[in-house]
Amino acid sequence: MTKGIEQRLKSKNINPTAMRLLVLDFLMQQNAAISLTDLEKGMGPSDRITLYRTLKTFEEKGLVHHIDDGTGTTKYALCMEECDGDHHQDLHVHFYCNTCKETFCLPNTKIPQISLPEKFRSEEMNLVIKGICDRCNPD
Amino acid sequence: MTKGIEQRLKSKNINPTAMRLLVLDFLMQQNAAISLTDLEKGMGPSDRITLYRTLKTFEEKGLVHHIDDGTGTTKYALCMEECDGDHHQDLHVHFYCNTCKETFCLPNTKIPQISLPEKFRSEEMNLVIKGICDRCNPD
DNA sequence: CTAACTTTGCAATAGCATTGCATCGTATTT
DNA sequence: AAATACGATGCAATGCTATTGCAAAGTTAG
Repeated sequence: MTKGIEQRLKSKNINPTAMRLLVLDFLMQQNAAISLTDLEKGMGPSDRITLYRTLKTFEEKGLVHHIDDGTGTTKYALCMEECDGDHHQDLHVHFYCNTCKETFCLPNTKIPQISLPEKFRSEEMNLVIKGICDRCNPD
Repeated sequence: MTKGIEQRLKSKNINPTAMRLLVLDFLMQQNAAISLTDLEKGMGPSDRITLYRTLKTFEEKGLVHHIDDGTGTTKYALCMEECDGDHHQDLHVHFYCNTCKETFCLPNTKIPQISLPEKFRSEEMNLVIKGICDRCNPD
């Protein structure tokens, strides 16, 4: 069971410690992006700072990416497989639901090409759409 | 001189106090979005909280909009004329320069239409592009 | 002139992000 | 197997931004 998780850590060059296995396992169970506080509450008693650093390590190694959804608290979510640490494939759109207050990745919704004014050069893009998510939409 | 500024406040239903005239005047001199701390430093000795509330009032009345550029600190910039407080016309793109660390509005660069997955409904969008701005681009 | 309301300033708080340092565990070397 | 080196963890402490409560000052209306 934990084999797959361990493999996933190793494939990203992350030492598979007990803590990290637990955190990754927890992350894989989420269908929304979570904050550090969510993680802290969701996992048994554990140190907030360690969790913080665990997420940071995961991010450096390309296992998770962080999302600034405009709420003021950073959210984290697992990356697609293609991420390699240096260049996150975070060109997908993020969605914040005004009703349930959850933040989701929309991995299949890409940010379209945008033509910038003269001499501006794009390196990263971050698009957050706010609205009603599929679960909260009564239609 | 201050006539125009005063008019601009009145047209948005904001009482033109001395403080507010100064803040608006300062904002009009900026070509980049500024943080509360920038405003505090840029203006003479003044109370941070008052400035904070001034910006908040301006925002409620549709005179400025805030930008979450991903740096963690909120930036503020003047709105286009069309804003009416309820619905900000903030469908333009914001640009954060990785070199000079400034945040700009790109009022003529609109966010393109994005087709969301089934049952997702969009209400607001926030697109921040990071890269090199025209001034910092050596080309 | 007084009362009502708005604006301002000070104090205080809360929450998140972040770093320093000590401890502990594991892996490596001898 | 013992000593050592390195990475991971946990605790303490700090900084910064955003935000609210309350009292003082200023402004407007009656």
